Order: sequence, then C-alpha cells, then structure tokens
Amino acid sequence: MVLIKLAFKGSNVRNTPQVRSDNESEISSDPDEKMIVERIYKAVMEQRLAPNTKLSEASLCTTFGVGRMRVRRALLLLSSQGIINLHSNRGAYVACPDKSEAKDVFEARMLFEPPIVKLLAKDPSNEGLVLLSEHIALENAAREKNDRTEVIRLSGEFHVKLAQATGNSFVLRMMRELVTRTSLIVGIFGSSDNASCPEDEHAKILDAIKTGDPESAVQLLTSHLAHIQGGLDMDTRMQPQDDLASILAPA
Amino acid sequence: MVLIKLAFKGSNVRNTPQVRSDNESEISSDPDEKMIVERIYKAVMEQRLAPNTKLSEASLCTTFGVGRMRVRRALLLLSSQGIINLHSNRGAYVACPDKSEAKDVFEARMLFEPPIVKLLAKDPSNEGLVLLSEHIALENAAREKNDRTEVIRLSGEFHVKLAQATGNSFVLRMMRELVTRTSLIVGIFGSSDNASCPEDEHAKILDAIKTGDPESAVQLLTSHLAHIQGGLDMDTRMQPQDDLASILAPA
DNA sequence: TTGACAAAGATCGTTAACAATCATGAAATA
DNA sequence: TATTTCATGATTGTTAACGATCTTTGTCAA
Repeated sequence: MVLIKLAFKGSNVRNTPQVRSDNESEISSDPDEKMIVERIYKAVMEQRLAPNTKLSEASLCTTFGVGRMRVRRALLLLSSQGIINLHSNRGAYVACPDKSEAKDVFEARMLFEPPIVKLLAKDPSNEGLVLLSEHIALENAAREKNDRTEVIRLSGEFHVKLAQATGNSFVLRMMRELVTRTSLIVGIFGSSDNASCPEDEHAKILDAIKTGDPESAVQLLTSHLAHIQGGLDMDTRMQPQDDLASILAPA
Repeated sequence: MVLIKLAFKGSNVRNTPQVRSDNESEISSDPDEKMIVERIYKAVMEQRLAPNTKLSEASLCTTFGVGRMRVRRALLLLSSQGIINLHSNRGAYVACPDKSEAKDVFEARMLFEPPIVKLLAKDPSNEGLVLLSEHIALENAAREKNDRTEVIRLSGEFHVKLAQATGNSFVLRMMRELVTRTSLIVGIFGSSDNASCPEDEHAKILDAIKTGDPESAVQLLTSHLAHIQGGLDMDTRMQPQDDLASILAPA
C-alpha cells in the first residue's frame, strides 16, 4: 500500500501538481504528515492514547509505513500544539497536563466560550446551526450504542462545531486547542465516565441559541463546563499505558 | 563560531545536563531552534520582514550559522503558528493575510479581549498590573525617541501583557497568536503609521482597569480595536520586500 | 519583437549512514 | 544483600549526499 503511494508520488505524471492554492491555510501541505498528525490527534482526543505514553520514532515509522523524517516532523507539529512533549534524546510522550494546567484550561473556556454562544444566540438564523443539530443526533446515536470513544470524541467536537458556526477561523482554531487539552485532562483526571456524559446539556444549549436567548445559553454553557470540571478527581491520575501503537490502526 | 558551539555540545563535560524539567512547557527545548524562531518572529512583529518575503533555507543557514535541519524545523514551527507559509518545493514565505483573515482576526479580538479586561478590572489588586504600568512607560519612551520598530513591537506587546496579567497560560498563548497576526495585518494594510500610534489609549484602558471600572475598560478597549481596524486601508497592499536577511542580525 | 521550448542552475525533499546520548542489566565490591 | 560501576543495546540527533522539482536563462522559430 505504501509502495503504491510512493510510486504515485515518484512517477512523472503530474496528476496532483500541488498548485499554489494559497487558500489552503493548513498547517502542512503534505498528506502523509497530516495523516500522521490527525491519527495521533484523534487517538488522544478519544483517550485511546493515555498521557505519558511513549511514542518512539521506530514504532511510528512501522505503523504508518513512512520514513523517519515524516514522523519527526509530525511529532514536532504535535508538540507545538501541546499534544505531546519532546524530551531531548529521550523521545516523545503524550502530554500530561497537571492540576495547574487543568485549572487554566477551564478558566480560559469559561472566559472565551460565553462570548461565542452569545454571538450565536444573537443570530439564530445562522446556517451553521443546522450542523449542530445533526451533531447532537450523532451524539445520541453513539450514546445509545455505548460507543465510548465515539461519545468522547463527539462530546468534545460539539464545542468545536459551536466555534465553527461563527465562521471565524481563529475562533475555531482556539477552541480546537482548548477542547483538545480538555480531552487530555478529562482522560487524566476523569473519574469514570462521569465527565463524558453530559446527558442532554448540549441539546439544551443549542435550544437556547436557536430560540435567541443569549442569557440562558451562556448560563447553560457555564454550568455545563462547571459540571465537567466538577466531575474531575484531581488527586487520582491515570497510569500511562505502555502498549505499542496498534491503537492507531484504522481511520 | 559554529565549530566552537559544536565542540561544546560534543564535549564530555555535562555542564548543561538538560535535566528533564517538565515545567518547561515550551515549544522546543533546543536553544538554537528557539533562537531562530524568536528572531524571525520578532522581525515579523516589528514589521521588518514584509509579507511574502521569501525565507530560503540556504540564506537562513548562513545568517544563523546552523545546519539545514535546524532551519527546517524552525520553519515548520513558524508555519504551524501561521507566521509563514510553506509551499511544497517552493520554499517558505512570510504569511500574507488577506482581507477575510483580517476581518476574522479583529472579530476574534473583539470577542475575546473584552472578557480579559473585564476580569482584570474586577481584581485591580492584581500584581501583574504593575508590569503594565512599566510597559506604558516604555511605550512613551520609545515614541519620544521615534523608534518606529520598537513602538510597533511594544504596541502589540501591551495586549499580550494584558493577557499575561491574568496568569493564565492559555489566555496568554492565544493572545500572542492574535497579536502576531494583527501585526502582520497592520504591516500589510496599515496606511502610514496611523494604526501604530494609539496615542494614550493604552494608558486609558489601564487606568480604567486599575480603578476597577470594567464597563469603561471594555468600552475603551473596543473603541481602541475599532480605531486600529479603522486605520487600515484594505485596498492598497504593501509590496513584498525582497532583500536578503541582514534584517535578522542582532538580538 | 515576441512567443514557445529546452537546457542549465538553484532550491527543496528524501534517504541512509554515522555520532551522541540514554536506558538496561550484569558484574564486582562493600 | 544492597549498591555502585561499567559495558552493551536501543533510541535519538546530526550530517552529507542524492534525487526531484521548480525557476531561470538562452535559443530558435514565427
């Protein structure tokens, strides 16, 4: 499979001439690199990769079937997003936020998310809101199927899509970072699945937005965040799982 | 010079044992890389490096006296922060935000900065506020000396220190990104020095915070941001300067 | 003169080998 | 037996050479 890819890339046909599309405001234009980053990012988001898990270059090379350089660049990108930590001459480890960082993340979300929902509630005709309704349907479906990782992922993604509905790329980018870090923190300090089952809080928030009630929306959001934060057990930390990366198999 | 450095690094004395200090929540633990990123970052912030300026690997290698690998990693980090854009097989260019991005940045700042100053105004005893007073003194000094680049840098850094005063690392990180992008935008669309001379608006904002008047502080801040945005000329763009990088000389 | 085409040069992407560092475990000593 | 020391193996950091792609320049023909 990999060989096919490389053959395509090395062939003389210019099927994908990588035309200079400056609109691509993406981090990396390389599909391989992006894929590696996405896979690890997703595994962290879904709490399948526990904090402090070591990501050795060799294992990543074999699992992804790419050279060391790609893996190295992907790790650097992940570290710049705070998803992993690079230790000199010691390797890459999944980030493990401490209590102080956890406090900062929730404080930042308490500060930044209210303006977002307030803005959305002031324009309930926003077309991005239909995506949120669909999203909540997905959440319910995953919850009924007891698909734990999917519930966790969708639960965080709701807030990302909330930011996405503003149509502002920077708002989206920042909410992504905050949600990712929140996911890590819930993975570390989360007592059982308490924090990952917000019942129908998301639906309530969306309803308040759609009915054009900013105050209620903000109120529901803040209590939702407080609920998540309150569900954390700040004293017992999860162990760093040490298995190899068969976790990163499918898309 | 380079050889001396390498000799130090390769020597057997463990003068800097690079002890695993996990508190270092920094992007890169490598001093060289950090230095390169900082130098380019600063040059962009001070608008000495114009948008669309090409940053070839070779020139950066010679100016910084490091190998190609370090330069490559630094460029990747800068691109992940949106400061430069990497084009496949074509090199690295200083980012050049368009009108749409400019709109998004100011919209995001209008959304996120008010909660910050509101928070600060609710606790005027905050010790971080003394740094802001000192900062305004620096701004005035630089303005009297007609030190253009310094004025630009300090003008942006005021908002960063505003975020820093919250003591929240994520708030700081996000404001850094927004201010950096703002600096780029002002460099592109800024008509003359209109946007970089906020008179004493910063001082007024700080006063409102210190007197514990959140409403006034927010009001002053929003009008300040609107003032900057209004000073932009969205139709005439700066040319990409094409000189080599003697711009990156001193610290 | 202008346009297209081709070759040369420059720049970036990739790979593989080497060097340096860290982790592991055995052996020796107290 | 516990502890230290040292040697071995594994992993990361670095370099240099090679290959691919793009840009530029020069030539030829219309």
